[in-house]
Amino acid sequence: MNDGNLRKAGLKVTQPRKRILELLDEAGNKHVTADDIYRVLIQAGEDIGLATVYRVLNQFEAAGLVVKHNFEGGQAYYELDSGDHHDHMVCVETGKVIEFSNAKIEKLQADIAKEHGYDIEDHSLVIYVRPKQD
Amino acid sequence: MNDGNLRKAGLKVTQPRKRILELLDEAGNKHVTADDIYRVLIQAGEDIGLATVYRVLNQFEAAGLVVKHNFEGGQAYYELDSGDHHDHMVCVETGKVIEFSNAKIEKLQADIAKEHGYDIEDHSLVIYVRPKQD
DNA sequence: CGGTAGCTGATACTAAAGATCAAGGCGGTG
DNA sequence: CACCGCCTTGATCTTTAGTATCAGCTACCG
Repeated sequence: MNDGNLRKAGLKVTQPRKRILELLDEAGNKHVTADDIYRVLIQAGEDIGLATVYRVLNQFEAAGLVVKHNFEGGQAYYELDSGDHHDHMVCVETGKVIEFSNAKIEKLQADIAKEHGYDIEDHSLVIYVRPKQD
Repeated sequence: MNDGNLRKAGLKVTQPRKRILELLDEAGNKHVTADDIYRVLIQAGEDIGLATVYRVLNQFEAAGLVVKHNFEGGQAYYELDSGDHHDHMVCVETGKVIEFSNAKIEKLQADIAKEHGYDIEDHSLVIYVRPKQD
C-alpha cells in the first residue's frame, strides 16, 4: 500500500517504518510527538526503540512524507504531509489544534519578503486563541 | 533609570537583573539566547550563574519586560518588549533576523479566529527566507 | 536461498532548561 | 545607618528532547 512512498524515498520497507507511517495515518490531522508514537507502539507490544522513532521521523521529514512543527513547549509535533500547506491555530485552554489556510495571508507574506529582497523558503504561523466569550 | 521597570514588576533591583536588562537594551533588536547573555557577562568578569540567567529571563517574560521567541533550533531567543508587536523574517542562509509588522495580516488573523469562534490570545509568525537571486 | 548494505534497539551522550538549597544581599524598620 | 527577614543568587543536580555509536539483524537483489 503505502510501501511505495517509502521506496520512492529510497528507504527500505521495514517493520518500524511501516508501523510509524500507519500510525501517523491513523492520527489523521492530530499532531503527535515522537514520544507519543513510541509509547503507542510499545503499548501495542511492538519491539521498537525510541531512537528508531526519532531517526525514522527525521528520514520521513527529509523525504517530505511528514511535516514537523515546533509549537511552544519543547517537543516537536509531526503530521503526515497532506500536500496542501496550512497554518495552525492552537487553543490555549483546550489544547485543540485547528488547521486553516488563507491565500491572502500567504500572498502578503510573499510581498513582504520581496520588499526586503528575499524569497520565501518556508514559514510558520501559529495563532494562539481562546474561546470567544460574550 | 530602568530600575523602575524592575520595581514595577515586583522584583528587587539586584545586580544580575540590572546587568541582564542593560545587556538586552544594548542588544537592541538583535535577538539573544540565555547562553549568549551568560557568556557575555562571564566574559565581562561578572560573577553570575547560568541558572540565574534563565530564572531572570523567565521573570522578565512573566512581567512583560521581554518577549521570548521559539524559532527553530531548540534555543529560545529573547528581546526587550518594545510594546509594538511585530513578526520575524529569518534568513536561512545568513541567520539574519528582520522584524516587520503588517496590519492586514493581523486583521486577517483576527477574522479567521473569529470565524472559528475564538479570540486571539497571541500569535507567532516566522517567515524563513533566502536572498532573492535573479 | 545467500551475501551485503542498510536498518534496528540498547545504551551512552549532549544540550537546553528547571529544581534545589545553603549562603548572601536588598531594602524596610527602627 | 545598622539590623534583620526574606527574596535572590550561584553551584550543582536533575530532567527532558534529541543525537551518536555500534554490534547484531533483516530486507531485497541476484
